[in-house]
Amino acid sequence: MVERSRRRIPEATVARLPLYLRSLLEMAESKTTTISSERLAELAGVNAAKVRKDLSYLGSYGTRGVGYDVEFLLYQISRELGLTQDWPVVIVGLGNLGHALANYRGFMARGFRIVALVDADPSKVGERIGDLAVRHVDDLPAIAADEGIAIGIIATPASVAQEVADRLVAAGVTSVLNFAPAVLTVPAHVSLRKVDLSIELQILSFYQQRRVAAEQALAAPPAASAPASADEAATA
Amino acid sequence: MVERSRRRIPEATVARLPLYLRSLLEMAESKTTTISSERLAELAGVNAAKVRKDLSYLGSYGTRGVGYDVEFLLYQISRELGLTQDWPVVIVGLGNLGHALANYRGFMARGFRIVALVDADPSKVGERIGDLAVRHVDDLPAIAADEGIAIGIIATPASVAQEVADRLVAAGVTSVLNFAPAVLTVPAHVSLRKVDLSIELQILSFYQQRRVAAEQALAAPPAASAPASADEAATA
DNA sequence: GCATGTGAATAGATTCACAGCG
DNA sequence: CGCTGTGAATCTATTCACATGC
Repeated sequence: MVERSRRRIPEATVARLPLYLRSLLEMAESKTTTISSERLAELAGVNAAKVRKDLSYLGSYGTRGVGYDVEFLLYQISRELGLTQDWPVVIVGLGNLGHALANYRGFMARGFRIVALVDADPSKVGERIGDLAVRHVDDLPAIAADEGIAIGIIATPASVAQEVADRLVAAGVTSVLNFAPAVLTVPAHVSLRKVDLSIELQILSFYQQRRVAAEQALAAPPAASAPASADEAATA
Repeated sequence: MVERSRRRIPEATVARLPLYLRSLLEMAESKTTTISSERLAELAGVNAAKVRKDLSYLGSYGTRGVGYDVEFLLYQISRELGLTQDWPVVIVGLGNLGHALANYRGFMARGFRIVALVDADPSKVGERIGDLAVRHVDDLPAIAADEGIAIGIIATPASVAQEVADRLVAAGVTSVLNFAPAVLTVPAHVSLRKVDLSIELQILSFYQQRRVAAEQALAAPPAASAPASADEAATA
Protein backbone atom coordinates (compact mmCIF):
# COMPACT_ATOMS: atom_id res chain seq x y z
CA MET A 1 0.00 0.00 0.00
CA VAL A 2 3.02 2.28 0.31
CA GLU A 3 4.15 1.64 -3.25
CA ARG A 4 1.91 4.32 -4.78
CA SER A 5 3.14 5.64 -8.14
CA ARG A 6 6.58 4.07 -8.32
CA ARG A 7 6.56 4.57 -12.09
CA ARG A 8 7.29 7.82 -13.84
CA ILE A 9 4.31 8.52 -16.09
CA PRO A 10 5.15 10.33 -19.36
CA GLU A 11 3.50 13.67 -19.92
CA ALA A 12 1.82 12.48 -23.09
CA THR A 13 0.25 9.62 -21.17
CA VAL A 14 -1.02 11.90 -18.41
CA ALA A 15 -2.70 14.02 -21.07
CA ARG A 16 -4.56 10.96 -22.38
CA LEU A 17 -5.72 9.53 -19.07
CA PRO A 18 -8.70 11.93 -18.96
CA LEU A 19 -9.79 10.60 -22.36
CA TYR A 20 -9.73 7.04 -21.11
CA LEU A 21 -11.56 8.12 -18.00
CA ARG A 22 -14.34 9.69 -20.02
CA SER A 23 -14.66 6.65 -22.28
CA LEU A 24 -14.77 4.33 -19.30
CA LEU A 25 -17.50 6.41 -17.69
CA GLU A 26 -19.58 5.93 -20.81
CA MET A 27 -18.97 2.21 -20.74
CA ALA A 28 -19.85 2.02 -17.05
CA GLU A 29 -23.16 3.75 -17.75
CA SER A 30 -24.03 1.15 -20.34
CA LYS A 31 -23.30 -1.59 -17.79
CA THR A 32 -20.33 -2.96 -19.68
CA THR A 33 -18.09 -4.73 -17.21
CA THR A 34 -14.93 -5.36 -19.22
CA ILE A 35 -13.30 -3.61 -22.15
CA SER A 36 -10.43 -4.43 -24.51
CA SER A 37 -7.63 -2.02 -25.37
CA GLU A 38 -8.97 -2.11 -28.92
CA ARG A 39 -12.41 -0.88 -27.94
CA LEU A 40 -11.11 1.66 -25.46
CA ALA A 41 -8.78 2.98 -28.14
CA GLU A 42 -11.70 3.41 -30.49
CA LEU A 43 -13.71 5.35 -27.92
CA ALA A 44 -10.80 7.55 -26.96
CA GLY A 45 -9.73 8.16 -30.54
CA VAL A 46 -6.22 6.74 -30.24
CA ASN A 47 -4.65 3.42 -31.20
CA ALA A 48 -4.70 0.23 -29.20
CA ALA A 49 -0.95 -0.12 -28.66
CA LYS A 50 -0.92 3.35 -27.13
CA VAL A 51 -3.72 2.47 -24.76
CA ARG A 52 -1.92 -0.63 -23.56
CA LYS A 53 1.38 1.16 -23.09
CA ASP A 54 -0.32 4.06 -21.29
CA LEU A 55 -2.20 1.77 -18.94
CA SER A 56 0.89 -0.28 -18.29
CA TYR A 57 2.45 2.78 -16.64
CA LEU A 58 -0.28 2.65 -14.01
CA GLY A 59 0.20 -1.03 -13.33
CA SER A 60 -0.80 -4.41 -14.74
CA TYR A 61 -4.51 -3.91 -14.38
CA GLY A 62 -5.69 -5.97 -17.35
CA THR A 63 -6.38 -9.65 -17.77
CA ARG A 64 -4.75 -11.38 -20.73
CA GLY A 65 -7.21 -12.86 -23.13
CA VAL A 66 -10.01 -10.79 -21.57
CA GLY A 67 -9.37 -7.08 -21.24
CA TYR A 68 -9.73 -4.53 -18.46
CA ASP A 69 -12.37 -4.42 -15.76
CA VAL A 70 -14.22 -1.16 -16.37
CA GLU A 71 -14.97 -0.24 -12.76
CA PHE A 72 -11.53 -1.17 -11.51
CA LEU A 73 -9.76 0.76 -14.24
CA LEU A 74 -12.05 3.73 -13.65
CA TYR A 75 -11.02 3.77 -10.04
CA GLN A 76 -7.32 3.41 -10.78
CA ILE A 77 -7.30 6.24 -13.32
CA SER A 78 -9.38 8.48 -11.05
CA ARG A 79 -6.98 7.88 -8.22
CA GLU A 80 -3.95 8.47 -10.41
CA LEU A 81 -5.44 11.76 -11.63
CA GLY A 82 -6.23 12.83 -8.10
CA LEU A 83 -9.97 12.86 -8.72
CA THR A 84 -10.94 10.86 -5.67
CA GLN A 85 -10.87 14.14 -3.83
CA ASP A 86 -12.46 17.50 -4.67
CA TRP A 87 -10.17 20.34 -5.63
CA PRO A 88 -11.41 23.82 -4.70
CA VAL A 89 -11.24 26.17 -7.70
CA VAL A 90 -11.32 29.95 -7.98
CA ILE A 91 -12.21 31.79 -11.17
CA VAL A 92 -10.56 35.17 -11.64
CA GLY A 93 -12.25 37.52 -14.09
CA LEU A 94 -15.98 37.43 -14.74
CA GLY A 95 -16.39 38.79 -18.22
CA ASN A 96 -18.13 36.72 -20.87
CA LEU A 97 -15.84 33.78 -20.50
CA GLY A 98 -15.64 33.81 -16.71
CA HIS A 99 -19.42 33.82 -16.56
CA ALA A 100 -19.64 30.90 -18.94
CA LEU A 101 -17.09 28.95 -16.92
CA ALA A 102 -18.84 29.72 -13.66
CA ASN A 103 -22.04 28.24 -15.05
CA TYR A 104 -20.39 25.09 -16.39
CA ARG A 105 -21.68 22.72 -13.76
CA GLY A 106 -21.68 20.10 -16.49
CA PHE A 107 -18.19 20.57 -17.85
CA MET A 108 -16.57 20.67 -14.47
CA ALA A 109 -17.59 17.10 -13.70
CA ARG A 110 -16.36 15.26 -10.65
CA GLY A 111 -13.23 16.27 -8.85
CA PHE A 112 -13.56 20.05 -9.02
CA ARG A 113 -15.68 22.53 -7.14
CA ILE A 114 -15.85 26.23 -7.90
CA VAL A 115 -15.73 27.80 -4.47
CA ALA A 116 -14.98 31.43 -5.28
CA LEU A 117 -15.27 34.04 -8.01
CA VAL A 118 -13.16 37.18 -7.97
CA ASP A 119 -12.80 40.25 -10.16
CA ALA A 120 -10.93 43.54 -9.94
CA ASP A 121 -13.89 45.59 -11.18
CA PRO A 122 -15.77 47.04 -8.15
CA SER A 123 -18.99 47.14 -10.18
CA LYS A 124 -18.85 43.36 -10.56
CA VAL A 125 -18.16 42.68 -6.89
CA GLY A 126 -21.30 41.48 -5.10
CA GLU A 127 -22.94 40.15 -8.26
CA ARG A 128 -24.36 36.68 -7.70
CA ILE A 129 -23.63 33.93 -10.21
CA GLY A 130 -25.22 30.63 -9.38
CA ASP A 131 -24.86 30.36 -5.62
CA LEU A 132 -21.67 32.40 -5.37
CA ALA A 133 -21.14 36.12 -4.97
CA VAL A 134 -18.26 37.79 -6.81
CA ARG A 135 -15.59 39.03 -4.42
CA HIS A 136 -12.76 41.48 -4.91
CA VAL A 137 -9.45 40.17 -6.17
CA ASP A 138 -7.72 41.79 -3.17
CA ASP A 139 -9.39 39.18 -1.00
CA LEU A 140 -7.54 36.38 -2.75
CA PRO A 141 -5.12 35.64 0.10
CA ALA A 142 -7.96 35.28 2.58
CA ILE A 143 -10.08 33.26 0.18
CA ALA A 144 -7.22 30.95 -0.68
CA ALA A 145 -6.46 30.35 2.97
CA ASP A 146 -10.10 29.83 3.99
CA GLU A 147 -11.09 27.61 1.10
CA GLY A 148 -7.80 25.83 0.54
CA ILE A 149 -7.83 26.83 -3.13
CA ALA A 150 -5.81 24.41 -5.24
CA ILE A 151 -6.53 25.66 -8.73
CA GLY A 152 -6.92 29.15 -10.12
CA ILE A 153 -8.56 29.82 -13.46
CA ILE A 154 -7.56 33.05 -15.17
CA ALA A 155 -10.30 34.46 -17.39
CA THR A 156 -9.18 38.08 -17.46
CA PRO A 157 -7.94 40.23 -20.34
CA ALA A 158 -4.38 39.43 -21.40
CA SER A 159 -3.08 42.73 -20.08
CA VAL A 160 -3.59 41.77 -16.44
CA ALA A 161 -3.13 38.01 -16.69
CA GLN A 162 0.47 37.97 -15.44
CA GLU A 163 -0.40 40.14 -12.47
CA VAL A 164 -3.29 37.85 -11.60
CA ALA A 165 -1.02 34.83 -11.90
CA ASP A 166 1.44 36.45 -9.51
CA ARG A 167 -1.31 37.14 -7.02
CA LEU A 168 -2.59 33.58 -7.22
CA VAL A 169 0.89 32.25 -6.62
CA ALA A 170 1.43 34.67 -3.74
CA ALA A 171 -1.82 33.41 -2.23
CA GLY A 172 -0.47 29.86 -2.31
CA VAL A 173 -2.25 28.51 -5.39
CA THR A 174 -0.07 25.91 -7.09
CA SER A 175 -2.08 25.07 -10.23
CA VAL A 176 -3.13 27.66 -12.77
CA LEU A 177 -5.26 27.34 -15.88
CA ASN A 178 -4.89 30.35 -18.14
CA PHE A 179 -7.54 31.36 -20.69
CA ALA A 180 -6.02 34.76 -21.41
CA PRO A 181 -4.08 35.06 -24.66
CA ALA A 182 -0.77 35.79 -22.97
CA VAL A 183 2.39 33.88 -22.10
CA LEU A 184 2.64 33.62 -18.32
CA THR A 185 5.55 32.71 -16.14
CA VAL A 186 5.20 31.06 -12.77
CA PRO A 187 7.69 29.56 -10.30
CA ALA A 188 8.83 25.99 -10.91
CA HIS A 189 6.68 24.57 -8.12
CA VAL A 190 3.50 25.82 -9.80
CA SER A 191 1.79 24.00 -12.68
CA LEU A 192 0.55 26.12 -15.53
CA ARG A 193 -1.61 25.11 -18.45
CA LYS A 194 -3.26 27.24 -21.05
CA VAL A 195 -6.32 27.17 -23.24
CA ASP A 196 -6.01 29.54 -26.13
CA LEU A 197 -8.79 29.92 -28.65
CA SER A 198 -6.92 32.12 -31.06
CA ILE A 199 -3.93 29.80 -31.19
CA GLU A 200 -6.19 26.88 -32.01
CA LEU A 201 -7.87 28.86 -34.77
CA GLN A 202 -4.53 29.88 -36.20
CA ILE A 203 -3.34 26.29 -36.28
CA LEU A 204 -6.52 25.33 -38.12
CA SER A 205 -5.91 28.22 -40.48
CA PHE A 206 -2.46 26.89 -41.31
CA TYR A 207 -3.74 23.51 -42.43
CA GLN A 208 -6.80 25.02 -44.07
CA GLN A 209 -4.62 27.28 -46.18
CA ARG A 210 -2.41 24.37 -47.05
CA ARG A 211 -5.41 22.43 -48.32
CA VAL A 212 -6.71 25.34 -50.34
CA ALA A 213 -3.26 25.86 -51.85
CA ALA A 214 -3.05 22.17 -52.76
CA GLU A 215 -6.44 22.32 -54.47
CA GLN A 216 -5.42 25.37 -56.44
CA ALA A 217 -2.20 23.69 -57.49
CA LEU A 218 -4.26 20.79 -58.85
CA ALA A 219 -6.84 22.99 -60.56
CA ALA A 220 -4.46 25.48 -62.12
CA PRO A 221 -2.00 24.54 -64.87
CA PRO A 222 1.42 24.14 -63.20
CA ALA A 223 3.04 26.27 -65.90
CA ALA A 224 2.69 30.07 -65.57
CA SER A 225 4.33 31.89 -62.65
CA ALA A 226 2.07 33.89 -60.31
CA PRO A 227 -1.74 33.72 -60.58
CA ALA A 228 -3.00 37.31 -60.71
CA SER A 229 -6.05 37.25 -58.46
CA ALA A 230 -5.87 34.36 -56.07
CA ASP A 231 -8.05 35.91 -53.40
CA GLU A 232 -11.32 34.09 -53.92
CA ALA A 233 -12.23 31.67 -51.18
CA ALA A 234 -12.22 28.14 -52.52
CA THR A 235 -14.46 26.36 -50.05
CA ALA A 236 -16.85 24.49 -52.31
CA MET B 1 7.44 33.29 -56.32
CA VAL B 2 6.18 29.80 -57.03
CA GLU B 3 8.35 28.22 -54.37
CA ARG B 4 5.84 28.82 -51.58
CA SER B 5 6.25 26.41 -48.65
CA ARG B 6 8.74 23.96 -50.10
CA ARG B 7 9.63 22.81 -46.57
CA ARG B 8 7.57 20.46 -44.47
CA ILE B 9 6.87 22.30 -41.24
CA PRO B 10 6.70 20.07 -38.15
CA GLU B 11 3.43 20.07 -36.25
CA ALA B 12 5.11 21.24 -33.06
CA THR B 13 6.49 24.22 -34.93
CA VAL B 14 3.11 25.12 -36.41
CA ALA B 15 1.68 25.12 -32.90
CA ARG B 16 4.30 27.64 -31.80
CA LEU B 17 4.05 30.06 -34.71
CA PRO B 18 1.01 31.77 -33.17
CA LEU B 19 3.06 32.44 -30.03
CA TYR B 20 5.78 34.09 -32.05
CA LEU B 21 3.18 36.05 -33.94
CA ARG B 22 1.69 37.40 -30.76
CA SER B 23 5.08 38.33 -29.34
CA LEU B 24 6.05 40.06 -32.54
CA LEU B 25 2.82 42.06 -32.53
CA GLU B 26 3.73 43.33 -29.08
CA MET B 27 7.19 44.29 -30.27
CA ALA B 28 5.80 46.02 -33.33
CA GLU B 29 3.54 48.11 -31.10
CA SER B 30 6.48 49.28 -29.08
CA LYS B 31 8.23 50.33 -32.29
CA THR B 32 11.01 47.79 -31.98
CA THR B 33 12.39 47.09 -35.44
CA THR B 34 14.59 44.04 -34.91
CA ILE B 35 14.55 41.19 -32.42
CA SER B 36 16.96 38.41 -31.52
CA SER B 37 15.98 34.76 -31.16
CA GLU B 38 16.92 35.12 -27.51
CA ARG B 39 14.45 37.93 -26.85
CA LEU B 40 11.70 36.38 -28.93
CA ALA B 41 12.18 33.14 -27.04
CA GLU B 42 11.77 34.98 -23.77
CA LEU B 43 8.54 36.63 -24.90
CA ALA B 44 7.11 33.42 -26.28
CA GLY B 45 8.15 31.37 -23.27
CA VAL B 46 10.35 28.88 -25.14
CA ASN B 47 14.09 28.55 -25.64
CA ALA B 48 16.18 30.35 -28.20
CA ALA B 49 17.43 27.31 -30.11
CA LYS B 50 13.84 26.27 -30.66
CA VAL B 51 12.93 29.69 -32.00
CA ARG B 52 15.77 29.61 -34.49
CA LYS B 53 15.02 26.08 -35.63
CA ASP B 54 11.31 26.89 -35.97
CA LEU B 55 11.93 30.04 -37.96
CA SER B 56 14.45 28.27 -40.15
CA TYR B 57 11.62 26.08 -41.45
CA LEU B 58 9.98 29.18 -42.89
CA GLY B 59 13.16 30.39 -44.57
CA SER B 60 16.34 32.26 -43.76
CA TYR B 61 14.65 35.41 -42.64
CA GLY B 62 17.19 36.57 -40.05
CA THR B 63 20.44 38.53 -40.32
CA ARG B 64 23.50 37.05 -38.64
CA GLY B 65 24.91 39.25 -35.96
CA VAL B 66 21.70 41.27 -35.87
CA GLY B 67 18.49 39.30 -35.49
CA TYR B 68 15.12 39.31 -37.24
CA ASP B 69 13.28 42.26 -38.72
CA VAL B 70 10.06 42.45 -36.71
CA GLU B 71 7.75 43.63 -39.50
CA PHE B 72 9.15 41.26 -42.06
CA LEU B 73 8.93 38.27 -39.76
CA LEU B 74 5.41 39.27 -38.77
CA TYR B 75 4.40 39.20 -42.38
CA GLN B 76 6.07 35.90 -43.12
CA ILE B 77 4.47 34.16 -40.15
CA SER B 78 1.07 35.65 -40.92
CA ARG B 79 1.32 34.44 -44.46
CA GLU B 80 2.46 30.99 -43.41
CA LEU B 81 -0.46 30.71 -40.99
CA GLY B 82 -2.90 31.86 -43.65
CA LEU B 83 -3.82 35.00 -41.75
CA THR B 84 -3.42 37.38 -44.66
CA GLN B 85 -6.96 36.46 -45.54
CA ASP B 86 -10.11 36.35 -43.42
CA TRP B 87 -11.61 32.97 -42.66
CA PRO B 88 -15.39 32.93 -42.23
CA VAL B 89 -16.36 31.13 -39.01
CA VAL B 90 -19.64 29.65 -37.82
CA ILE B 91 -20.41 28.94 -34.18
CA VAL B 92 -22.75 26.03 -33.52
CA GLY B 93 -24.48 26.02 -30.16
CA LEU B 94 -25.28 29.20 -28.26
CA GLY B 95 -25.37 28.20 -24.66
CA ASN B 96 -23.13 29.91 -22.13
CA LEU B 97 -19.95 29.13 -23.98
CA GLY B 98 -21.26 29.85 -27.47
CA HIS B 99 -22.46 33.24 -26.27
CA ALA B 100 -19.10 34.00 -24.75
CA LEU B 101 -17.31 32.99 -27.93
CA ALA B 102 -19.68 35.04 -30.09
CA ASN B 103 -18.81 38.13 -28.06
CA TYR B 104 -15.05 37.55 -28.16
CA ARG B 105 -14.23 40.30 -30.62
CA GLY B 106 -10.91 40.57 -28.77
CA PHE B 107 -9.86 36.95 -28.71
CA MET B 108 -10.67 36.37 -32.33
CA ALA B 109 -8.10 38.85 -33.52
CA ARG B 110 -7.16 39.25 -37.14
CA GLY B 111 -7.77 36.52 -39.64
CA PHE B 112 -11.15 35.28 -38.46
CA ARG B 113 -14.64 36.62 -38.83
CA ILE B 114 -17.71 35.14 -37.19
CA VAL B 115 -20.29 35.24 -39.94
CA ALA B 116 -22.98 32.95 -38.60
CA LEU B 117 -24.43 31.52 -35.40
CA VAL B 118 -26.60 28.43 -35.43
CA ASP B 119 -28.45 26.38 -32.84
CA ALA B 120 -30.89 23.48 -32.89
CA ASP B 121 -33.16 25.00 -30.25
CA PRO B 122 -36.07 26.83 -31.96
CA SER B 123 -36.39 29.16 -28.97
CA LYS B 124 -32.86 30.42 -29.60
CA VAL B 125 -33.36 30.96 -33.32
CA GLY B 126 -33.85 34.62 -34.11
CA GLU B 127 -32.06 35.87 -31.01
CA ARG B 128 -29.59 38.61 -31.85
CA ILE B 129 -26.05 38.43 -30.50
CA GLY B 130 -23.88 41.36 -31.49
CA ASP B 131 -24.87 42.05 -35.07
CA LEU B 132 -25.81 38.49 -35.92
CA ALA B 133 -29.09 36.65 -35.57
CA VAL B 134 -29.07 33.00 -34.54
CA ARG B 135 -30.22 30.73 -37.35
CA HIS B 136 -31.39 27.14 -37.30
CA VAL B 137 -28.79 24.41 -37.65
CA ASP B 138 -30.78 22.96 -40.57
CA ASP B 139 -29.73 26.00 -42.58
CA LEU B 140 -26.06 25.03 -42.32
CA PRO B 141 -25.68 23.85 -45.94
CA ALA B 142 -27.11 27.13 -47.26
CA ILE B 143 -25.09 29.22 -44.83
CA ALA B 144 -21.88 27.38 -45.62
CA ALA B 145 -22.41 27.83 -49.34
CA ASP B 146 -23.39 31.50 -49.09
CA GLU B 147 -20.71 32.57 -46.67
CA GLY B 148 -17.95 30.19 -47.75
CA ILE B 149 -17.56 28.95 -44.19
CA ALA B 150 -14.05 27.60 -43.58
CA ILE B 151 -14.13 26.90 -39.86
CA GLY B 152 -16.86 25.54 -37.63
CA ILE B 153 -16.77 25.92 -33.86
CA ILE B 154 -18.73 23.35 -31.91
CA ALA B 155 -20.02 24.69 -28.60
CA THR B 156 -22.86 22.26 -28.04
CA PRO B 157 -23.39 19.62 -25.38
CA ALA B 158 -21.24 16.52 -25.87
CA SER B 159 -24.25 14.39 -26.71
CA VAL B 160 -24.85 16.10 -30.07
CA ALA B 161 -21.28 17.10 -30.92
CA GLN B 162 -20.61 14.23 -33.31
CA GLU B 163 -23.85 14.87 -35.17
CA VAL B 164 -22.98 18.55 -35.49
CA ALA B 165 -19.51 17.65 -36.75
CA ASP B 166 -21.07 15.39 -39.37
CA ARG B 167 -23.38 18.18 -40.48
CA LEU B 168 -20.54 20.66 -40.71
CA VAL B 169 -18.51 18.25 -42.80
CA ALA B 170 -21.53 17.51 -45.01
CA ALA B 171 -21.91 21.25 -45.53
CA GLY B 172 -18.33 21.43 -46.79
CA VAL B 173 -16.58 22.80 -43.71
CA THR B 174 -13.01 21.47 -43.57
CA SER B 175 -11.77 22.83 -40.23
CA VAL B 176 -13.47 22.13 -36.94
CA LEU B 177 -12.73 23.39 -33.45
CA ASN B 178 -14.50 21.33 -30.81
CA PHE B 179 -15.28 22.67 -27.35
CA ALA B 180 -17.58 19.82 -26.40
CA PRO B 181 -16.14 17.20 -24.08
CA ALA B 182 -16.40 14.38 -26.61
CA VAL B 183 -14.07 12.55 -28.96
CA LEU B 184 -15.10 13.34 -32.52
CA THR B 185 -14.18 11.64 -35.74
CA VAL B 186 -14.02 13.42 -39.08
CA PRO B 187 -12.81 12.38 -42.54
CA ALA B 188 -9.10 12.62 -43.26
CA HIS B 189 -9.46 15.77 -45.36
CA VAL B 190 -10.92 17.69 -42.41
CA SER B 191 -8.80 19.23 -39.63
CA LEU B 192 -10.03 18.81 -36.12
CA ARG B 193 -8.75 20.42 -32.96
CA LYS B 194 -10.23 20.42 -29.51
CA VAL B 195 -10.30 22.63 -26.47
CA ASP B 196 -11.29 20.75 -23.39
CA LEU B 197 -11.58 22.45 -20.04
CA SER B 198 -12.12 19.35 -17.99
CA ILE B 199 -9.14 17.56 -19.49
CA GLU B 200 -6.91 20.51 -18.64
CA LEU B 201 -8.21 20.56 -15.09
CA GLN B 202 -7.61 16.85 -14.74
CA ILE B 203 -4.04 17.20 -15.95
CA LEU B 204 -3.48 19.94 -13.38
CA SER B 205 -5.03 17.70 -10.77
CA PHE B 206 -2.52 14.96 -11.57
CA TYR B 207 0.50 17.15 -10.92
CA GLN B 208 -1.19 18.88 -7.98
CA GLN B 209 -1.80 15.54 -6.31
CA ARG B 210 1.74 14.51 -7.00
CA ARG B 211 3.03 17.63 -5.24
CA VAL B 212 0.75 17.15 -2.27
CA ALA B 213 1.84 13.52 -2.00
CA ALA B 214 5.50 14.56 -2.12
CA GLU B 215 4.96 17.10 0.67
CA GLN B 216 3.24 14.52 2.81
CA ALA B 217 6.05 12.05 2.24
CA LEU B 218 8.49 14.68 3.50
CA ALA B 219 6.37 15.69 6.48
CA ALA B 220 5.34 12.23 7.61
CA PRO B 221 7.81 9.69 9.00
CA PRO B 222 8.47 7.16 6.20
CA ALA B 223 7.92 4.27 8.63
CA ALA B 224 4.27 3.31 9.39
CA SER B 225 2.01 1.81 6.71
CA ALA B 226 -1.25 3.60 5.80
CA PRO B 227 -2.15 6.98 7.37
CA ALA B 228 -5.69 6.68 8.71
CA SER B 229 -7.29 9.98 7.71
CA ALA B 230 -5.45 11.57 4.82
CA ASP B 231 -8.38 13.58 3.52
CA GLU B 232 -7.48 17.06 4.66
CA ALA B 233 -6.47 19.44 1.90
CA ALA B 234 -2.82 20.36 2.26
CA THR B 235 -2.64 23.67 0.39
CA ALA B 236 -0.77 25.93 2.78
C1' DG C 1 32.14 40.22 -32.86
C1' DC C 2 27.84 38.42 -32.68
C1' DA C 3 23.53 36.13 -33.62
C1' DT C 4 21.72 33.14 -37.16
C1' DG C 5 21.22 28.64 -39.29
C1' DT C 6 21.95 23.84 -39.04
C1' DG C 7 24.15 19.22 -38.75
C1' DA C 8 24.72 16.01 -34.99
C1' DA C 9 23.40 14.28 -30.44
C1' DT C 10 19.90 13.45 -27.27
C1' DA C 11 15.48 12.83 -25.44
C1' DG C 12 10.78 11.58 -25.81
C1' DA C 13 6.71 9.45 -27.92
C1' DT C 14 4.67 6.17 -30.99
C1' DT C 15 4.31 1.97 -33.20
C1' DC C 16 5.59 -2.75 -34.08
C1' DA C 17 5.58 -7.41 -33.10
C1' DC C 18 5.53 -11.08 -30.22
C1' DA C 19 6.31 -13.53 -25.81
C1' DG C 20 3.52 -14.49 -21.84
C1' DC C 21 -0.41 -15.76 -19.52
C1' DG C 22 -5.21 -16.29 -18.20
C1' DC D 1 -6.93 -18.95 -28.39
C1' DG D 2 -7.10 -13.97 -27.48
C1' DC D 3 -5.57 -9.98 -25.46
C1' DT D 4 -2.33 -7.90 -22.44
C1' DG D 5 2.25 -6.18 -21.42
C1' DT D 6 6.59 -4.81 -23.08
C1' DG D 7 11.27 -4.85 -25.25
C1' DA D 8 12.96 -3.16 -29.67
C1' DA D 9 12.53 -0.26 -33.71
C1' DT D 10 11.01 3.86 -35.52
C1' DC D 11 9.64 8.41 -35.77
C1' DT D 12 9.35 13.14 -33.98
C1' DA D 13 10.94 16.87 -31.29
C1' DT D 14 14.37 19.21 -28.54
C1' DT D 15 18.78 20.70 -27.45
C1' DC D 16 23.64 21.28 -28.26
C1' DA D 17 27.43 23.40 -30.30
C1' DC D 18 29.70 25.58 -33.81
C1' DA D 19 30.59 26.93 -38.65
C1' DT D 20 28.80 30.69 -41.32
C1' DG D 21 28.26 35.21 -42.84
C1' DC D 22 26.74 39.87 -42.06
